[in-house]
Order: sequence, then structure tokens, then C-alpha cells
Amino acid sequence: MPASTELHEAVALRLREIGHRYTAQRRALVEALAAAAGRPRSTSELLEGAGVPQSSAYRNLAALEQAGVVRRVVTDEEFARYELAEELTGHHHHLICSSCGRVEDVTVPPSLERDVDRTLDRIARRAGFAVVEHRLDLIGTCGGCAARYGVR
Amino acid sequence: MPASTELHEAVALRLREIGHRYTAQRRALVEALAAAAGRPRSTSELLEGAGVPQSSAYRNLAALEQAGVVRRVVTDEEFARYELAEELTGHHHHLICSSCGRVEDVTVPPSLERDVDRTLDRIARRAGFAVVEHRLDLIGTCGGCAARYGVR
DNA sequence: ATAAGGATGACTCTCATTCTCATTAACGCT
DNA sequence: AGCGTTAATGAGAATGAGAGTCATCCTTAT
Ligand SMILES: [Mn+2]
Ligand SMILES: [Mn+2]
Ligand SMILES: [Zn+2]
Ligand SMILES: [Zn+2]
Repeated sequence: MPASTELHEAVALRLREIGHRYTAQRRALVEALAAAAGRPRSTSELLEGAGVPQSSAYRNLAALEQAGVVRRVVTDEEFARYELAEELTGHHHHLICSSCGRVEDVTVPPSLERDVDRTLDRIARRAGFAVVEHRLDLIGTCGGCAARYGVR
Repeated sequence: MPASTELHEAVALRLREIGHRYTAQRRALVEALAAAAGRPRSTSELLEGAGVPQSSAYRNLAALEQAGVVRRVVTDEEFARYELAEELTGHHHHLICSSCGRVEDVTVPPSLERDVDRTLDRIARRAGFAVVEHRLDLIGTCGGCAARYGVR
């Protein structure tokens, strides 16, 4: 990962902009997230991976989220997952395995993104909503689970 | 709502199929959900709306979900929302206000649904996922919040 | 060097959701 | 109608992710 420096600089900047510091713990969290690129991590994985105490991890993830460095990914699991914000990694979507909870990044063709945006904008306007973003997830069964449990 | 009988019959059938009974409480929950059609309800709203004790409400919502009568809607709020399953109401998507948490049903044109399905199927196959369904949400600000807080 | 304010971590607290268990209500059968 | 089986109920306890507290430690700017 040669672009690592850029990442940290971008993160530091965003934190500074809201009056926060880029401490060793926060760096460890960002590193853990970057290492898991394409795989949103659960808070407990991050806890352990970054070797950060629980209360600090939650506090720092919140700070990083506020700074726009990190995004909370919502699934139907009972705990949260986090990934680097799209401003740092690019817009994408998720494959979610409803059997094991695995989450994986995917991108869709720009042509579809365009169609989706255009249509959703129209629909939202009609309903008096100001759209900020869309979320398009694929729910299904991952390869591992299909192999493990057979074709369900 | 003249089609109410049909709804209850469909629900009763689905419950019976998995060896469960359609009790008064479950009927009350289904009624509360039907009354709020197009607006996924939080568990506490359902609790109160259906006049059902907490432990029973959670247990019954789980039973109804297992029977495919009800669907848990995931948002970034810290509590769950429920709506009647798509098999009963039809496939649709959600407008989600990130300011007040309001959730509202929307449908998108069949042509877009088709494009989405086709593209996602291809993408998923490539990743070894067997897609079961897609989730397409619009995140933004509802009319009420825009008025209340001004254009953010 | 010093002051000001953010960051830390052990611990406590909250709150949605789940579990336990004794009791009650339904259903199917005779 | 009477019975036995099994699901459903409801009050309360337990669970667990996450948020809050506060005394202490560190950074950064002057
Ligand atoms: Mn992602
Ligand atoms: Mn809905
Ligand atoms: Zn899986
Ligand atoms: Zn709103």
C-alpha cells in the first residue's frame, strides 16, 4: 500500500478541520480499516485488530465518522460495521450474505448508477424528499455458505 | 379496507404452515401494521398501538417474521422497524430521512427494477454470490425536516 | 515552560431485545 | 363435554452493544 501516506494525510486534514487530533489510536483504527479494504469490519474486530480499549474505540469511531473518514455500514446484524468513507475509497455497494453476515464491496456500471440516480431523484422530488445518497445492497448467499450448506 | 379478510386469511395460512397459531395478539400486530401501510413502524409504536406486552410483542413479531408475514426493516436507528412482507404488499423501496428517521415506501419503474436485477445478478455471479433480493434505499431529508430546519 | 483543551481508559449506565418459567389458552381427539 | 398435548402468554431477569462519566494523560499553541 504505497498510497498509505496520502490516506493518513487526508484523514489528518479532515480531523483537524473539525478541531480533532489524529492520534495513534485513530491511526490504528484507520490502518485496520484500510487493511480490510473492501470488507467492512465489525466493531469487535476493530477493537481487537487495532488493540484499542472498548470505550476509546467507540469514541474514536464516532469521531472519525463525524470527520467523514469512516462510515457506519448498517446490516441486519445486531452490531455495527465500519468502512472507510466513500470520499476516500469511491462510491460502491455491498454484497451481504444473509447466512454468515459477510459483507463485500462491489461496484456497478456507471450507466446503472446514472439511471438509478436520475430515477430516484425524480421519485424523491415528487415525495418532497431531498436525496443525499442511495444505498443499493445485494442480499443473498456467499460462495462459502453455498458450499458449506449446499444450495439452499 | 375491504380486503382485510384476505390479509388475515393469508396470514393465518402462513402461520399454520409452520405450526403456529393466529392469535388475537398477532392479529392486533398485523392490524397495526396494515393500518400503517407504507410506513414501517418501530417496535415501540407497535407495542403501544397493538396494546401488547413487550415480551409478547417481540416474540410475536419474530414468529410473524419467520412465517414470512412481516419484515424487519433495517435503518441506522438504534431500534427495529417492521412492515408487512413484500409477498403481501408488493416489492418496493424506502425513502429514509436521516434527520428524523421517517421511513416511507416508494416504488420505482419496472424498467429500472429490471435493469437493476439484471446487472446485479451478473455482478453477484461473478463474485460467487447467489442473489436473493436487492435493497435500494434513498437517504436524504424529508419535506418536514427541510421546512423545520431550513435547507441544510 | 505553561495553560487550555482534546484524548484516554476503567468503569458505570442505558436501552433494545432476548430469555426463563410458571401459568393459561387452543387445538385435536375421543 | 372431557382430555392431553403443545403453543402462547406475561412478568421479570438477563444479555449485550453502545454511550456516558470522570480523573488523568498528552498535544499544541503561545
Ligand atoms: Mn463498502
Ligand atoms: Mn416498506
Ligand atoms: Zn456467507
Ligand atoms: Zn425528516
